[in-house]
Amino acid sequence: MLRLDQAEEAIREAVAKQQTFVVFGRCTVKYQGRSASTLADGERVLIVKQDRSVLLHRPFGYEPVNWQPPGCTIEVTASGDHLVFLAARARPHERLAVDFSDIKGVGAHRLQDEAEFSMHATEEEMKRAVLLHPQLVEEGFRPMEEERRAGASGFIDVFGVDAEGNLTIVELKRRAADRVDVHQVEGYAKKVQRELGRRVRAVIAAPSLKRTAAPLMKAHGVEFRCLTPRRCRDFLAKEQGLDKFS
Amino acid sequence: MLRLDQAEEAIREAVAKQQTFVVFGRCTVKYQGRSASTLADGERVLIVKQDRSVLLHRPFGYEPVNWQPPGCTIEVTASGDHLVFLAARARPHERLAVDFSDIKGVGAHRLQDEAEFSMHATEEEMKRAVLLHPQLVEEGFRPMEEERRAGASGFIDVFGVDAEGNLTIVELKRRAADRVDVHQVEGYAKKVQRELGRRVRAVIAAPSLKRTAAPLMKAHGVEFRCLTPRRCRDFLAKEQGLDKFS
DNA sequence: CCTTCCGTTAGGCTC
DNA sequence: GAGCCTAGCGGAAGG
Repeated sequence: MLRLDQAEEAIREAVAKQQTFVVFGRCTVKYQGRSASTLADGERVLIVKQDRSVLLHRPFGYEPVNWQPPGCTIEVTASGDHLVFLAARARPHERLAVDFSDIKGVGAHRLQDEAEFSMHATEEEMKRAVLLHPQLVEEGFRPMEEERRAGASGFIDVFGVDAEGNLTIVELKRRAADRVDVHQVEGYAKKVQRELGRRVRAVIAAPSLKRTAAPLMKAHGVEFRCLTPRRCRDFLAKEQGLDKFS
Repeated sequence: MLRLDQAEEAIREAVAKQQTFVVFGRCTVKYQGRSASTLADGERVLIVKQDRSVLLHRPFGYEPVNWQPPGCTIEVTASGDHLVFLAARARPHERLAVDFSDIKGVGAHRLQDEAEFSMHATEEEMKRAVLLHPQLVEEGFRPMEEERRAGASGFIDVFGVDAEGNLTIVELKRRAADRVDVHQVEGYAKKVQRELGRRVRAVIAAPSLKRTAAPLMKAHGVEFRCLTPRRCRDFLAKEQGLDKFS
């Protein structure tokens, strides 16, 4: 438990120094902007980052109950025995007000973090793997371009030629393929077929197929190849191993 | 700056007491599960909630760089001059490891928060408003069912009859309607038309129309009505005002 | 359990 | 800047 004037001082200092800070306290919350919300009295954690993004977290749940994206304007006002924290931005016009009646603790630190974040086992990595090791799709497959625009919207993941010389479109998914994916790749295939006047094979390469997608694939002549992010990663690791000796 | 053994003690106590706690510190991070990621050395905030959801935040950006949903298993291990925080869950199998080399601060509090959160100006509220005040769509409009399944996927927001007795489908959007929305409502209209063998009007009620959606609406005979969440809210407020006297 | 859709989606990319 | 797509999307509702 902190005296409100001490908390106010700590928060003002953290804002001035552009530190990342958290406030544990009892509050009510109002938000108005693209939508609008109210939150009655309760104890939460407020987090403010160095880029002035704001998060208000309840003591449960993955998601913040209220927030403000980076770059908002912050204002702190003491009014009697309350401390009001205001985060606003202009476009779109949004306003988040946290009204503290009691503050349990404040922690503030200037954080240094220039490190690179790298995500693996993404669709992007699967694509890299297939381009370097086309046999992951099937023996004799040869990719032609990394990506090919398929009409107004959407891109083809991998476009190439199979062992028999057929044009082949490959759609990669890191998770089980569903009906939407089937429609998508079928649409691409149709478009390219019209453009080039040749038959085009459509292949979905994914770890599995959702139950409801299987009949649709059959109906539209779309083919399925089992390919997991894990297998792609293993092939890429092999590649890196070879790089060491090159 | 905190001695690691003190930090360890504080964290263990917070975990044991099921408090909500934050850790400011220098760390590296690894995640493996549905996807996989690594994050090199830098200073961040770790947040652990009472339901054992875990968030790791960098000092910038709205989103956590890594996380774990509620209910994961937490383990803390001291190894030499490092403190390793581990959050794992079984299904799907996911593992998040935060390896602290330095801890700047720990804050922990048991938070009490049973308050109700209420969100306004949602699509749901617009629907309520239209059902109670159909003139928001147009004079003489009469809704028939709140929702109607439109084939295998998708629901019609409001289905009714206009002043001339025409079947009318209304699609509500709380934000500017785009081309996807036009395709969606047009698909619903076609389906119902086929089913009932009668012409069906398709209407999108939204605050505005994206530039690229306008020609598409004209082409497919979909109509536009300007309707804002704000206006809906005003009508609902009027309703509540009347309720006071009933 | 699976499937579907909404979100103050956020974030990234292209035009 | 507007439009478009993806996500470890999360969350809710329905079957």
